Amino acid sequence: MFNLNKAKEAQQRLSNLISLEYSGKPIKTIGAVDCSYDFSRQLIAAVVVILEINSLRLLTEVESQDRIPLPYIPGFLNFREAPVIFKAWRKLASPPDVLLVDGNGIAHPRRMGLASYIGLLLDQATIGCAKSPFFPYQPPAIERGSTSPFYNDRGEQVGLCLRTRTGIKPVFVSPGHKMDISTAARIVLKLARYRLPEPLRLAHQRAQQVFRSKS
DNA sequence: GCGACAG
DNA sequence: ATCTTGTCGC
Repeated sequence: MFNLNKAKEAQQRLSNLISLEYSGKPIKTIGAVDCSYDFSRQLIAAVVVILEINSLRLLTEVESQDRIPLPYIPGFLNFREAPVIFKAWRKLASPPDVLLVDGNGIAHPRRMGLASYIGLLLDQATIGCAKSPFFPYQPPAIERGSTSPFYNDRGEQVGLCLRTRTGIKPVFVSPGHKMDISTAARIVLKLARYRLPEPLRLAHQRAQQVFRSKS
């Protein structure tokens, strides 16, 4: 069964393997992943979508389901959502150049948020784009594109608070794996027409549909 | 001991 | 995450 201390040790050990450098390869395809739940049946679903970076045209979509493996424990979302995400990932013919994840990357108590965990185990460039942070932050200026750095409890910068829409609550961008802070923020801003980047909005919408037989 | 705490 | 449509405001 799940052991909190073992889990912490694993996260800390894995965090040393994270790369904060992007290959520099031009990005042609962008992926996004999100999960949804059916608590009445204890099921979790993961959807991965891949879009063409400029046209935002949907190229691929895969989905998988599983029993919910663990209750939600702050700081351990990776052990809850990664398994079903890996299951869906195996259905992909080819991976995207970069994968967006709904959650944090290195902006995590042990620098091992869901985005970093997924990126590391899949050897995939990932970006964490969270709707709320683990750490305190200073709100960026009100205009779209404004940013403010935020730090973990050790004083290390772990991401950028990014205003993707003027006057709207910012998002919290942090590298997952094979990614750097500024490139991550640049990509998220480029893809954001609304608060969240389009690929994540699509993945979220599709994940929701899984447990809703209607339209 | 108490409150915080991605989704 | 999820329960849930319309409504008010930029």
